[in-house]
Amino acid sequence: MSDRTYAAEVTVGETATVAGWVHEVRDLGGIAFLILRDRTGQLQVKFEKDEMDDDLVEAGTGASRESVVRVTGLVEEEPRAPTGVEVVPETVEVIAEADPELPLDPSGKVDAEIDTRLNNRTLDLRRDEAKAIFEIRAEVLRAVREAFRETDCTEITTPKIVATGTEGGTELFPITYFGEEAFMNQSPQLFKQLIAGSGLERVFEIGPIFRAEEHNTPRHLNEATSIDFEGAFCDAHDAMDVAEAVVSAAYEAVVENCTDQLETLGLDEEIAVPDGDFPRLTYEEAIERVNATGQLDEQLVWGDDLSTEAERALGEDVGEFYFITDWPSEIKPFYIKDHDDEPDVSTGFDLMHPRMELVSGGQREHRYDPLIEGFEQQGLDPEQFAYYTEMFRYGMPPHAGFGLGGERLVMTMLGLENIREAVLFPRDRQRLSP
RNA sequence: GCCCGAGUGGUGUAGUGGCCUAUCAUACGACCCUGUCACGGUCGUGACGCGGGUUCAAAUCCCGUCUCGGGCGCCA
Repeated sequence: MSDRTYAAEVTVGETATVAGWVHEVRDLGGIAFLILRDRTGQLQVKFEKDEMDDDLVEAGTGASRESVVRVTGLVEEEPRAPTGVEVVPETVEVIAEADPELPLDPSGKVDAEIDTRLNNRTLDLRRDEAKAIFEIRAEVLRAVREAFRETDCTEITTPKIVATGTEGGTELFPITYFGEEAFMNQSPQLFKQLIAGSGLERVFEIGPIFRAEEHNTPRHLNEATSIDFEGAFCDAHDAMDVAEAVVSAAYEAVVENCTDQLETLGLDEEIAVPDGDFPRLTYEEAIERVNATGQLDEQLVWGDDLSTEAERALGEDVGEFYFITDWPSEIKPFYIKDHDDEPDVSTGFDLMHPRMELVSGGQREHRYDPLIEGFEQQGLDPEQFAYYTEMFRYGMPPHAGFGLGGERLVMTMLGLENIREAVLFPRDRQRLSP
């Protein structure tokens, strides 16, 4: 198939072979048009019935929508054609016929619900809008990788089959590992810390995380893509600098390199690159600001977690990306370091998009004794985490990092209503296939 | 985990007890049409998630079940 030319790249005056899907056949009687679609766009093939072999006409106009066809013919300039050119076919070959009744309409004339779309993802992704999301997602991941490398990070991958969890709260998916109990990893947290303390010092990972929470919302997945950073000799503010740089880089790259996709999604005017300098509110300032909006029935007091309602009120009030820093120690996990002079206040931070939480991070507890105490306070047995805690006995530097939700980044960037739109084959409470 | 809502042709919908042998769009089938670009026109095929109940009468009300969507909690 090396002789194939993309629809958008045919040259007037030359004979070309194009291959793709039958987007539509418009039969006007004496003349018919087949609109062929491939990854680059659409191309019109013309059938003038009086001047062509009946078999050729039948092959072209008789093909059902979404059938795969290969067409060879002369490319002619034609102002009346949608793209200004059209193909006069010499041969038309139906490579793979499609059933006439499609489970969803790839031309986009009739909407389909998210469930129908996900059940028929291949067809769904023949639509430009759906395709654009994943082209943008790929660009986001590329830009994020580049941004991390620019801050001297090494890309790593850590195990997804693990013996213990990371944190108390989140549920784990249990699996059997050669007769032993094991789990799907909910976060690379402990592993990336171990590597921050290794000779690599500054690392990042983009990989799957698994969470067995039975939540049912448009912003949660049971398998998500986590973008993680961990750096030795970093404090919380250094980690926030990296988070800012990475998120900004993703926006810049998409605006720069995905103009067609943004236009397809109707976002070319709407998307704005953040200025890379996000406000950093302390937790205390944040709850005061929420209370000042007057949108909550009950005033928040120090120690409360931010409810979804509070997050929204604050997001609306701030109106841009912002950090919440210095969270109460007791609502942050054990591996987050407290301030030396204020043990009730942690170095934990969240990066918020006005719509939702995007990042969670902090400086880590690198001292052995307080770390062990932290495990015990959270009701965890340090013995079970010996593979982790032991390494803190051999020169663990101060370090900090964060985890960024990859799908949430794409979702908020593109204003998607449902996080499932940002995953090819999402795993949620009810969906295990495809 | 707690709570709410919805399931009608292939797809998306209208329909809150009789007017439903169920609306509309699109798709599908047939025919007509030589410049469509959401092509147009005529005709046609095709559906009330499943099981039980209430009622003279159920797509519509009730119970159960399955499936899906969403809110909260928790989080990325």
